[in-house]
Amino acid sequence: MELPPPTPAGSDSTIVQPLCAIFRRFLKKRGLKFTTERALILDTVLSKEGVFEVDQLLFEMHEAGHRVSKATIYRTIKHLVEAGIIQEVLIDSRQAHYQLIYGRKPTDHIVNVDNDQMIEFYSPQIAKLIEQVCREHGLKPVGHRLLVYGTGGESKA
Amino acid sequence: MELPPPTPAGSDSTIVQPLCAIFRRFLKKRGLKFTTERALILDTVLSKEGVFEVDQLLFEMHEAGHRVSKATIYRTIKHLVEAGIIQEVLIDSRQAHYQLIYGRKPTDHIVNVDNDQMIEFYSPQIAKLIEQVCREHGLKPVGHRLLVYGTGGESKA
DNA sequence: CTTGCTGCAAAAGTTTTGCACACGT
DNA sequence: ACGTGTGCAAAACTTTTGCAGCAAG
Repeated sequence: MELPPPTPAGSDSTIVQPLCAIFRRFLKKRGLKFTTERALILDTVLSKEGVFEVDQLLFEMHEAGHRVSKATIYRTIKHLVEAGIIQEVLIDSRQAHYQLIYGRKPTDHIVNVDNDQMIEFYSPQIAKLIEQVCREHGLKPVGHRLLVYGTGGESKA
Repeated sequence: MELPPPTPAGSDSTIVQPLCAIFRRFLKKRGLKFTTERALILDTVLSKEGVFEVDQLLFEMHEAGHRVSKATIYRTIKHLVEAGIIQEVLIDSRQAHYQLIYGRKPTDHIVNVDNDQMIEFYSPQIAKLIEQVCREHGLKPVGHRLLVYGTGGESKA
């Protein structure tokens, strides 16, 4: 599945500093270390608007001449999720996909099944209904994943 | 992730015959064959209310003394999806999950993150809004996957 | 210095594929 | 008979893990 990020803004450098600090604080609180590799991975994650995969991070970092191992990326990704900086997105079951969530509105996705392009959207109305349904079933809503499949539209691929 | 199917009805034998015929017709239309193994796999799928994994099918069939290989199950699953009889459900990214959809209302899921129990639900209102959003983005809606995470409730695990 | 981190390579887990033989139509 | 399916084992692929050396606090 191709994942061209149709996200609005470019790399928002105003968020880089805070997130770096936030991640550092998170690590310190757990007695973990803020290493060069972790900083590089966070940088790369921030440069990727939209959804990304571990593969892509690895590739981009190697392109940029940064020697970071797959294992370290996987290990760091877990911490970034724990820290609430990124989130797993369920897109297909053969590979994990992630997206930046810190400082962003929760995002859902529409996939154009004709060309696998993804569109991000956010509907407070849908979110509200989802939370309501969850409560009706006796649970406190803590999040959701929504993927909509669509077809047609202008053939823009 | 544990997947105890909280689906209402028991194995609805009234649907078994039609589905068998439907699958057979689907295969014939494509020049494919309706083999013993495919019939057995369909039977097993129909016996599983709620979400299931390939592992489970394999295990159950072997329990029942049916000698079917993993490879055949994977190959048949693909045809069942193509035939519109089952559907992939996005639950986690390490294993594919499927559910029967033929003759059933589209189903979404709530996961209790405390005990991994799953609740099925269907909200026409949410479905309608989702379709609307899709159209607003210029695409014709053809389906969606929704997974809601909830916590708390009665500790019933 | 102490403790956690990295890279490597091997392991683990799911899904796919090549091939020789078997079966449905 | 023909063309497709099956089982097996190996391959492909993503993710995890063990370990020896390294680096951050």
